[in-house]
Amino acid sequence: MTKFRSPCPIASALDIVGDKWSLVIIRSMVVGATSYSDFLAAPERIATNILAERLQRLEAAGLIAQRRPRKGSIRGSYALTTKGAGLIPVLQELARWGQENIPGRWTPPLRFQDARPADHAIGGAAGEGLRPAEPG
Amino acid sequence: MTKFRSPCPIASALDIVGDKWSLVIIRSMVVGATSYSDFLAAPERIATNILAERLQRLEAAGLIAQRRPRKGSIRGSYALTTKGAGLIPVLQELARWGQENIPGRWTPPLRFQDARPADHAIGGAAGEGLRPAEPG
DNA sequence: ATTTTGTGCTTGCATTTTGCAAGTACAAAA
DNA sequence: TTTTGTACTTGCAAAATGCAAGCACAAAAT
Repeated sequence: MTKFRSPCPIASALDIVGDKWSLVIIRSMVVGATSYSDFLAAPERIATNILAERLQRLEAAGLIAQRRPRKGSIRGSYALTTKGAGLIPVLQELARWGQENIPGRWTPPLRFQDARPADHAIGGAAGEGLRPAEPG
Repeated sequence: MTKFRSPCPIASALDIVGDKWSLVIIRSMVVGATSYSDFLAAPERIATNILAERLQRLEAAGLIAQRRPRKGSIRGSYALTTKGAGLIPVLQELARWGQENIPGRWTPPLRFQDARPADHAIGGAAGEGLRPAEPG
């Protein structure tokens, strides 16, 4: 289990995903990465040992899940859980801040900007497409 | 200067504030901390060498500024710059996620939940009090 | 059927970051 | 003119990260 520095929700959230790589991995998942090699292909060049360890930790923390492959086939693919997808608004705010305050940053793809937690969590509304914000 | 892992705005934002302590320090400032000893008094118990180094880095990165004391008096106090205050929405999303997903977290004070970047940046609308969101 | 390729890791060791305890500088208060 | 408080610095231990290489195992190629 993670040990928390304090009962502060911010400090505690950072105790779970506040290392150098966790949020970068989750970002990759939001834009479509599902396999080990997908994560390695990201431009930040994470080391293989760290990726493997981080995937384990994120799974243990319940932020991602490995979809077990259909009987007797290849390895599973990774997907965000509801808990993990709940971090999408954090990533979107970080992206906004980065774009506004650091010159030369990429503009994230629309599927990132428009991402909603409910559309990314396993068991979520996959395949429903984007709707306008619900009134009320 | 900070070296960036990639031109991704998320990864780059994390290259600036993605260490274990920077966002915790900024959080303390949002809820009122302005001095070295204020930061040390936070429940997370940051080590003094790390605090000193982090304050320097945050100042060098333009996220905080030391207000020079009135002529010939004590040391200056720290305040968020516009750039630093721009991270407030990131902190608020982290706090929301922490509260929703980690049992037993504190509820942040109202002055944190209602904080707006413009009210915290130096040169911002200090002393104006909270207004409802502007229409349009 | 047996090399070859691709994917998903593990291992060993160097480097960097963080943590802990103690000490220092310097102004204000006693 | 000691004492106190604030703001650090220093030295060393521990943990996290980075790098290069190797390994297992399945699928594809020969």
